[in-house]
Amino acid sequence: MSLNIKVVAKTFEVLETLNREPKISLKEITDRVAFPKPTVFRLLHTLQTLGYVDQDPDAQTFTLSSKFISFINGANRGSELLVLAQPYMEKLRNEFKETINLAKMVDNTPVYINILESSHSFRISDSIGDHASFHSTAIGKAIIAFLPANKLKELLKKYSFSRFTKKTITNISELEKEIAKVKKQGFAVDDEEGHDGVICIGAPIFDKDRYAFAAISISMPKVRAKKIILEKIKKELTATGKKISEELGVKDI
Amino acid sequence: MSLNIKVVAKTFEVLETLNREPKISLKEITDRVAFPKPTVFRLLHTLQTLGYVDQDPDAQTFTLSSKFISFINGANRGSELLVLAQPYMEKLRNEFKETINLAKMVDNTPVYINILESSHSFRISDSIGDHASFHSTAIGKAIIAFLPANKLKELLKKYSFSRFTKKTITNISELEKEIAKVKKQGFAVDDEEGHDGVICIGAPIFDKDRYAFAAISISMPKVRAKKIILEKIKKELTATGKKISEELGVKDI
DNA sequence: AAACGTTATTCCACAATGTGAAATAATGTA
DNA sequence: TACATTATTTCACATTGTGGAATAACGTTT
Repeated sequence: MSLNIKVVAKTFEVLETLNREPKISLKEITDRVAFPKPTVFRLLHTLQTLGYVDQDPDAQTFTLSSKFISFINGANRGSELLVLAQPYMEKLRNEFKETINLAKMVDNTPVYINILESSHSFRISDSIGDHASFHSTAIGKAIIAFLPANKLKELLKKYSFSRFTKKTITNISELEKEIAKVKKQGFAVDDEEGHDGVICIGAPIFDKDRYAFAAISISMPKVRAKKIILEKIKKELTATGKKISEELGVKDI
Repeated sequence: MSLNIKVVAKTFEVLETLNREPKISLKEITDRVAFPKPTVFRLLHTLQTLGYVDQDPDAQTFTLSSKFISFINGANRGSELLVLAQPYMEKLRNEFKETINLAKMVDNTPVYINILESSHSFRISDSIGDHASFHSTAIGKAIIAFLPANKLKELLKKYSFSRFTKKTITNISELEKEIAKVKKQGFAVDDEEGHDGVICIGAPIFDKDRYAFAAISISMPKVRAKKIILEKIKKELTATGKKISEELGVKDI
């Protein structure tokens, strides 16, 4: 009955709206959520008083406050995956000197939860908290290739393909071919599909049911990606994905 | 009257408790917050349903979920300070090849909101979301030295000094002397007070009232900190702090 | 500077929603 | 098997949150 508090759900709807589009007004928020203006007003007022939302006094516009940055701490320390993957990620970075990414499915979208940057001066990297796309990143492909069939289907149904480079996959049939390939190989490749001159290799991390719920990847400029190194990376990344899965409690992968 | 929704405040009390101590049980949370067990139970249940809290089914223990990591996105994009400081931070890192930190006061504690890591292999760095102490970091000192007198007093009243190295400042009178020095210089130094072998320089960022609400700092191994470089860093960091403040709308510093 | 449109804020009567003491179930421990 | 301890459910109650409508505060146009 009253086990789920409705105001709390409303609160987070407002916060998520604010996360999607920072710096919007009360009116704009109200247009996006389903409840009346005074309700949104009250929620924003409360969040502001508590310090979770900042208001630009001139533009009368709202934003998530830096207080949310503090929550990273607890979320990280509580994340078994993140804690467990850390040493593996460090090992990979030290070995290849390139950027290592860890992403996890959050609300049906891969979100970067950790990034160890390349020590090279020429680096390309996303930020923690960023979303990864399924069709243009190795980390995204590594995840969807090992999703339950029905979940994959559902995801692809309402998926829109933005083009980033001329190599970007932009339709379902191509992506499905790619998924089959990833499944067979055990790892995913993004060869200049997200950014020109950048190649990424990604490997899945499995849950108890043997479905991917996360992935690790390495990003590097293509000019540094010699064939022999690339082969080594593919092998080690896949092995690391398996090891992390095992440590998380998945046996015999 | 009902402008501030009480359930929302309670919700965030639970979340903050969970942030401070990840992996605690219903009982433990109830002990730390002021409201009865069924209320906490309901809040946790709701947060779990919404996906903001994860429960370890074995240990019956709760944690903030990775969903909070997504909020970084909106909080960052909405942060004028962060967006504005980014190019300055990049310039400093490119010039000195050392780790550049940006921290902001959140609930009377400096919180790292951005960190650009050194390109050197020997790197020492905190994580975004971490708290910085006032007495053992350059970034913390740079902030407290330029706080309103009454706020500073209040902060120091209930401040506890943990010792990290033999150079750590561990009492108020020493810290007050240090603060006076920082005020005079315009920048702060942490000379192996937080970590042995690590030196940091920090400079304040001011709000419209000319009080510090944030700071930038550079961290480096002492072995790389030649006197001439250090002098250059002090000058440039302080100048950068001023420039960022100006861009934020503070005139004539 | 007046009139208009738009968006933010306040009001308030109402009942739905959240409350929490107490009872019960589930779990772990001796 | 009995005993603690902690998690969950129940339920009668009123506090708390609700939202339509009114008002205020802007911003823009004429």
